Amino acid sequence: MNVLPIRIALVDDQKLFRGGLKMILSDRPDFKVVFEADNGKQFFERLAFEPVDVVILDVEMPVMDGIETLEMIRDKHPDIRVIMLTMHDSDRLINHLMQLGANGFLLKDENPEIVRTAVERVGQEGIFFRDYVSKALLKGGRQKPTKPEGYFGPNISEREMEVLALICQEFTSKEIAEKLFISARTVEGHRRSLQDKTGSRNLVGLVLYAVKNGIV
Amino acid sequence: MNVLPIRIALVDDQKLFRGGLKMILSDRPDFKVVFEADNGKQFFERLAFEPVDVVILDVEMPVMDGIETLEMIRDKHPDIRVIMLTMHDSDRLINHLMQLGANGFLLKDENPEIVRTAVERVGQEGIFFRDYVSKALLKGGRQKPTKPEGYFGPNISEREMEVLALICQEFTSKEIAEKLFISARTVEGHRRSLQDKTGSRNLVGLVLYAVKNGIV
DNA sequence: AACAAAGTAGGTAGATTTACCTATTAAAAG
DNA sequence: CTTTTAATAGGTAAATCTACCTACTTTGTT
Repeated sequence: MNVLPIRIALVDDQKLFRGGLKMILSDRPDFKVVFEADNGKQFFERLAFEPVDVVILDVEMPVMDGIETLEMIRDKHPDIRVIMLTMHDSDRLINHLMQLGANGFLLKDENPEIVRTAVERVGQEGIFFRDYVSKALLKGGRQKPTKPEGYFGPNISEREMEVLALICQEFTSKEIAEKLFISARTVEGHRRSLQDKTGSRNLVGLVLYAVKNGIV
Repeated sequence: MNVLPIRIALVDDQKLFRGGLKMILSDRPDFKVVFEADNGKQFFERLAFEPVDVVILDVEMPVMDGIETLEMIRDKHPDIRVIMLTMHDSDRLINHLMQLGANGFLLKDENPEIVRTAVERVGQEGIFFRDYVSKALLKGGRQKPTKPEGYFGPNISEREMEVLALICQEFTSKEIAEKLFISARTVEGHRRSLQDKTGSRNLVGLVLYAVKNGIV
C-alpha cells in the first residue's frame, strides 16, 4: 500500500542548521521537504506555489519571527501543522506557543530520532509532546509570583505581581513585555498602577516596596 | 555718643515676607534698611548705588538664588556681612552655606527678637550662630552614610555611599545634585561607577545591592 | 617627581521611564 | 443586566537614565 509522503517546509534563518535538519529528515522515504525559507515572509511567498502538511518553524528569526508566523498560519491556513523550534526551554514560551496553536515543540539540541518522531506524529496525529512540554503546560506556563503570607498592603493583581517580580530582576519594560508576550505599553500600565498603589515616585520606590514586603 | 546705623539690604522674592522683616527691623533705631531686592541680580544692581553692611539673603529665589548670590558677594564684596534665610533646616545646607562664607543663618520661622539679635551680632561681631547651626557644623554638615560593618564588596568611596543612599530614597540625579551642591553630571558619574562596581544594569540593581549589603 | 585615585563636570546620543491621555475586551461583582 | 476591575494597548511629550567620551583639580602614595 502506497502512502503519500508528508510534505514539509523548513523555516529557519540559520542555513547550516536548516541543512542538518533536511539531512535528518531525508532518511525517511515518507518525508519530503518541499521547500525552505529564511523567515516567515519568505515562507508565505513559497507556500503560494507549494502546499505543505507540516512546517518546522524557528522561533527566533529576523524580518518575521516564528511567533508572528505561527499566528498568521493559524489565521490563514488552520490545516497546516506547525512544529516550533527554539533554543530556549522556557515554560512561558512553551505555554504561549501552545496557546497560539502550535502542534509541536522541539529544542534545537534534540537528537535526530526525536525530530523524525515529532514530524511523524504531528503529520499523523496532529500533535507531538515531549515530557517537558506537558510539564510546562501543567504548570500553567509559568511559576506565577504570589503575594507572600501575611501581606496587608494595597491589593496587587497577579499580573502586577509578575511584572513587579521581573522589574526586581533588573529587566526593562521592553524586556518584560517580551517575556510575558504583551506590549511594552501594557507593562508600563501595570507599572504605573503599581506605583500608584504603593505610592512610589519611580522604579526605586517600587523595588524598595517589594523588598520590604518580602516579594523579592 | 552717636553710632552709625547698620545699613541693611533685604533680598527675598516673597514681598510680603520682606515687608514683615522690614517691620521687625524698623523697631530698632540703629538699623536702617537701605534697599530691598527680589533676587540676587536686582541686589547687585542696587548695591552699586547704595552700600550696605549686612544683607539678609533668602536661599530660595528665582533668577539668581541665594547660594549663587552669596558666592558672588564673597568674591566681589568680601566685607559685606551676609545672613542666610531659609525654610529648611538641613545640616547639609547649613554646612554648605557656612563653607561659602555666610556670616549667619536663620530659619524663616524664627521669632522677631532672634532676627534683630542676628543682625546686631553680625553687624558688630561679624557672625551669628544659633545652636542648631553649631550642631550642624560639628556633625560636619551631614551624617555621612558609611559602609556597614563586615562589608566585603567592592570598595565604594564615601561620596559614592552618599549618592547611593540618596538614590535609595527615591531621589533623581538632579535632586541629589541639589542636595550635595554638585552638578547632576557628577552625580551621574558616581552612579556610573557604582553600577560598574556592583555590576548592575540599572538603578534597580543598585538598590537591590544596597539592600543586600545593609546600606539601606 | 611621577602616579593613582577620587571628585568634579562637560558633550553627545540614544534608551528608558514618567506623566498625562484615550479606548477596548473579558471577567467578576453588584 | 449594569457596573467595576483587570488586562490589554495606543498617542504624545517631557524627564530621566545610560553609555560612551574627555578633562581638570586635589589628595595621597610610591
